[in-house]
Amino acid sequence: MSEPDVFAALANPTRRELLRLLRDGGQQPVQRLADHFDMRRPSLSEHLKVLKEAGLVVERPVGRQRLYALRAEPLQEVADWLSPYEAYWRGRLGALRDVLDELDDE
Amino acid sequence: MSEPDVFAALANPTRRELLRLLRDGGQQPVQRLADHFDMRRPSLSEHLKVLKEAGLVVERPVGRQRLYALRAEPLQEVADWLSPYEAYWRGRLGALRDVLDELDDE
DNA sequence: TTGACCGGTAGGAAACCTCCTACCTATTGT
DNA sequence: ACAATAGGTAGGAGGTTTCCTACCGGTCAA
Repeated sequence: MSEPDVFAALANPTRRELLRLLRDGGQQPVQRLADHFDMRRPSLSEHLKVLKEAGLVVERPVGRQRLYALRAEPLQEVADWLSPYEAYWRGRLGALRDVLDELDDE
Repeated sequence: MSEPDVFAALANPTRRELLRLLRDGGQQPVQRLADHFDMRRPSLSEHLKVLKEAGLVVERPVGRQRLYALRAEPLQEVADWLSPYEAYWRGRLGALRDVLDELDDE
């Protein structure tokens, strides 16, 4: 039994590529997604299951195929997590922090 | 030998918490970081190693301790990856896409 | 109804992750 | 010099991931 962990879902390059395909190509069946990978279809199904459990895709049956579609909302959690760091990598704060630390040393 | 995979480094909650501690508390030695976790120190050392290999922390020896500091730059990669999705979770584009897909079906 | 097709589940191998206990080196204070 | 402290490495147990090959049920077309 797995949890719905967005960060864990994004840790795998194949899953990130699946999300990109759904973003760029809109909803599509498994077979069309599978065309882009050098990987058997059942493995793709498992990756799609992980994405589904993380809430990053939704799936609806259409005839004998299943259309998968991107559901980007959970990515907000990642963006929220990231935002307090943004000031650091955009210079400024990191450098300020270093100065403060140096002062502490004395 | 591991690769420097930022996404994989962020997949673990302990490592995300380490980054937060370094962000909020500035550079600090391992022991001070370890105080926040119910986990043996060697395990923490391994998490710090993963973060270091991902470029997310830097380490410098000071006396018999080692000060770890946040290095946020690699997080830019995550932000860059995320940004094409932002329009989707902020409504609009997802809905537009759905309409286009419906039209395709006909 | 029978066959072809879509895609999921079962079960298993191999690699990898995450934790542990020991143990080691380096530095510091007495 | 010796003990105590900081923190890394080694090796291993147990769980999880990621892939595979079978196999199964549901849908469509002849």
